[in-house]
Amino acid sequence: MNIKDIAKLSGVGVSTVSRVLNNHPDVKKETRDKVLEVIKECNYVPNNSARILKSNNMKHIGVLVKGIFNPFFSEMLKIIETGINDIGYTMILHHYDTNSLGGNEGEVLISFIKEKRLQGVICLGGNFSKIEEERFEEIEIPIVLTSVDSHMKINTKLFSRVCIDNKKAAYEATKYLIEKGHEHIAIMLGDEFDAGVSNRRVMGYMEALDEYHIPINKDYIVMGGYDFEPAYESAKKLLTASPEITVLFAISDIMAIGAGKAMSDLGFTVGKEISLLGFDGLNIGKYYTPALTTIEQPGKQMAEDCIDLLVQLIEEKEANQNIILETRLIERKSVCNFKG
Amino acid sequence: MNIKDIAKLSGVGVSTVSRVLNNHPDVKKETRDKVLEVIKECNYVPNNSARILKSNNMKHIGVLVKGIFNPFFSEMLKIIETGINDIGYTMILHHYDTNSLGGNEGEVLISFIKEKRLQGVICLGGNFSKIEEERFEEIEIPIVLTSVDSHMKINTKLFSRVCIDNKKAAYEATKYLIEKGHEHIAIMLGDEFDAGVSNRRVMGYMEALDEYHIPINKDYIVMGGYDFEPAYESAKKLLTASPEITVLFAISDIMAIGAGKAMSDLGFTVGKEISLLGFDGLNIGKYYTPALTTIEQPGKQMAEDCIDLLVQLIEEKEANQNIILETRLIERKSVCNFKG
DNA sequence: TTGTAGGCGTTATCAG
DNA sequence: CTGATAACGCCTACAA
Repeated sequence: MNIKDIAKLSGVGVSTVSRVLNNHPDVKKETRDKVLEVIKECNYVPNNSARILKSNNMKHIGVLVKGIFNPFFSEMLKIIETGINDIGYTMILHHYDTNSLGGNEGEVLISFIKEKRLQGVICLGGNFSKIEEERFEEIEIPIVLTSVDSHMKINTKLFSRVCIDNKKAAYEATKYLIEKGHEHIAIMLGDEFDAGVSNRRVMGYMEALDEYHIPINKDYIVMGGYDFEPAYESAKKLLTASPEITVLFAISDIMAIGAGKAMSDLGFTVGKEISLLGFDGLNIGKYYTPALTTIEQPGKQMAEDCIDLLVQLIEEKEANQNIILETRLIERKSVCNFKG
Repeated sequence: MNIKDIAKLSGVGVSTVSRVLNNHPDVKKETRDKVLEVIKECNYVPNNSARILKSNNMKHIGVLVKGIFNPFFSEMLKIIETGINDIGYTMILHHYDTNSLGGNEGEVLISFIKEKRLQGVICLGGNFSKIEEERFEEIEIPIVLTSVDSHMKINTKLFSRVCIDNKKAAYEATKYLIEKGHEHIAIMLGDEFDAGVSNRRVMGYMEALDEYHIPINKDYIVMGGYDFEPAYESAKKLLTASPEITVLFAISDIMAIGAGKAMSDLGFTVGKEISLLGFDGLNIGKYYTPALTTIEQPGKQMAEDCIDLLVQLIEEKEANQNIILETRLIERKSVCNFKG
């Protein structure tokens, strides 16, 4: 069932059908109605591939997500999707995991753009630092990177970025813990190969420690795999091996919750005998017991800024930008003062 | 940069390039290498739309999700994606929310299939009971519905289904609570218009109450909007208005957690002075404090069954089926006996 | 206001 | 083994 069939059935030419389909004004009402009727009767749906193939301004914005199952991304995605629809574009979501390819996110990005004929892209997460400039240059549409590592050499000729200062956020978080009297401060990162975000945050952690002349203990730096289970296991091992630890700074709320369970299982009351600090500001933290103290990333704002910026870029009203947003410490119940 | 350019640059015909692209064996090694080199040099990526337009067995399986942000679906999705890749297909994810259309999921489904030229579809959630048989009949590819309401008139001529018995699960859950000595049992549903799952579960709840001659109190049936915040508000209102309630059965773990917060805020210790029962068996429940007693849906199994069934269907080795899987009560710490 | 025809980038068929 | 060429379904000049 294609446009030709519809044309035949309605007794008109294909272009008329096409015009009806695309809401062109220059079709007589009768003709339009007749065609519409046939379309409905046949449950005809135009073939998208052919459409895209033909015209190349389909008002599609691509969203490339690394690890869609990260709840922080999910929350941002909701806002991004709404935003894209609001400005009259269609969102095309594509997600990938690192293991599904040779860590070459640049290739994924380029394929995505070419395949889908996108007018712009937002990348959520991922590590594009290894992509050669040359490759970026060949991309002719605007790109906005968000939630990527902020230390990456930024070239606003090539792309825009909306992010937080990961190092600073972790630095301030650690400082906060130190000022609460803690000295044995452990940090839980994502995974070893996550060159981006984890790396920046551990730098901030170390800097704060340094500033207060607290020696850095390698044993206090552990990996939690960005999920409940590995975080739980990792925390259990950590706290058993180093019982002097009084606070754990987990680099994501999910890991914090996993680690919190390990703490209770080990007999500690979180927020009283041991402290726990998260990162992200997920909704769940508010409803967790004890309510999770955490570093909030301005997810909503980041999402909105991405859309706003991208539209400006697509309409060529604006040059590439590097937007850095502020994080915020949300004090709830999971961090207490160290009572020496 | 298209296949023609590559052909010209490599000094071969388009068909040869196409053959290289598709790993056809009948190309001389030298030729292949030369073409490959040019492709790499030009960073050429074939146009997917054209590809799809042309051939119509692209080994694409569509996954149509209602509310991708439901964590239970996220967990299933992980497994589905892996499964689809394992059998050599590509997953195309499409999600929608009810508000984005006139509640007409059938149309979404049909458009999705036609646009993407799918070989099979898995629908996660949604309500397809209103879709006319006629429309289903016009679909020529296998469809597997999962996590949909199980009371829907099933026609295995038209589609397959993998689900749980929602009514029975809720019945048994309620019975469990009654046998724990509870009499004032409240239930929190998703939303009023969710004709499917919520509806079936409340039926099970009422049936159990009936069986034990416990009167049904309309005030005990509330809506929690499937999210923390509304569940929290709703629970707070409920427990303030009806303080005699000793247990709340929330129809999703997320709502249970939201409601749990309301309970603590009201001064109750969950699992001691008041009980809380969830539904889904999300990972988070295990790490929640107190560990959440819940009805586990066999998400992994459901996902795997969907894939297995769909492959059989696509390869025409099997007829449509209606698979009903067992739920399981996971007793943790959030439900206690009623001490009259 | 409507119809005809060419082309978008691929793949498949069929000669060579 | 390789190359021309005809589809695939749609959109859009251009012509009527």
